[in-house]
Amino acid sequence: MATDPLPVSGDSLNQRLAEKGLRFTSQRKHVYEVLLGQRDHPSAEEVFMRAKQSKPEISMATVYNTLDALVKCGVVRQVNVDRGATLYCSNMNEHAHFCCDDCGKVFDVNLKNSPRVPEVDVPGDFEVRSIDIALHGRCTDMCEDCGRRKAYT
Amino acid sequence: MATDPLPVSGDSLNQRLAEKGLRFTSQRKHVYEVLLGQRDHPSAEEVFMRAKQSKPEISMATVYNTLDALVKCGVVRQVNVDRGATLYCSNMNEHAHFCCDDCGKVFDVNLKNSPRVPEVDVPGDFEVRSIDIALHGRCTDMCEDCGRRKAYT
DNA sequence: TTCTTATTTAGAATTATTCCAAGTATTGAC
DNA sequence: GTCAATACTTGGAATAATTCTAAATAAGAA
Repeated sequence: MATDPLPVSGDSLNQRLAEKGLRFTSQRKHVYEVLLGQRDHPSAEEVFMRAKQSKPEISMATVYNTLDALVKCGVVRQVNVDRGATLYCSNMNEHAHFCCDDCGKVFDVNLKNSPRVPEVDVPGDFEVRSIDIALHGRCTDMCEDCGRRKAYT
Repeated sequence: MATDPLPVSGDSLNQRLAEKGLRFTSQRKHVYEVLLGQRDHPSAEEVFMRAKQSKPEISMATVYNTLDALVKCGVVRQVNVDRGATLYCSNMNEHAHFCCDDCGKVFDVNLKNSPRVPEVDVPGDFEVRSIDIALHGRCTDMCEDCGRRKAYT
């Protein structure tokens, strides 16, 4: 029962929300569009700033509430890579996250054999709903900030 | 070049720290012992409270500094599962973390085929140093707090 | 349209983490 | 062992991240 990997929009988002007993509001629609508009890994604060550009009345509390709603109805994922703010990812295809410990940037990376529940030795009394895989290390060529190459001693 | 999965102690911790140019202090030794003494997944705050019991002078700033040092020298792992505080894990054997979305508790679970770098489609310009796998869902029998069984609609 | 109830809002409150400056302890050299 | 250099510790202030609150508003069902 995999989540639809394609970006959900309009009516579709409405349905997804409804399935979870959540209402379809202009704020939720807007925040979701903001996330789809730039498919990186923004923090709630960053989402807030982007959302305000075209909807200045939106509040931070609503952004948090909305992100929770979008996560709950499965169109957005939460990404926790370090002690900093939680990030959000609108790519619902199965993938892992690579986090550069130098620059902090997060990239989506594909899995060759995507680890699923059966590959994990889960006791019978755990019910697994999702798996998050985070790789840590450093990026070099792709990330302009990482030319510096911190010493990894 | 896997990290020694056995708890490191005494001289051994000293060496590990020295390898990274970090000093061996009574606080670091103490915090590490505290972590080994109860092998669950405490937050920095929790570590602080436990550490204070036998070393009341220790400060929160030192706990954070020490946890960073222990992570840096590879005897402790950081665990980021949600928006809450970062947790710490002194089990350096390869394993994943199961996080119960009901009660928030974190359990170690073994991996059948531990996903390693080659199993991930990492572009050549990423250098992977570690992989964190977090499972989300709910625990039932094992977790006394979860008898309630929140509705997962 | 009306009712019920979820959602939004601004701002206060909390929680989590980092920063700071001064004192202290560890390490390496002698 | 002593000394110097410097990393570490400390308490508290400062900042960042997230949650809470109470009143106003809007969505969805009837």
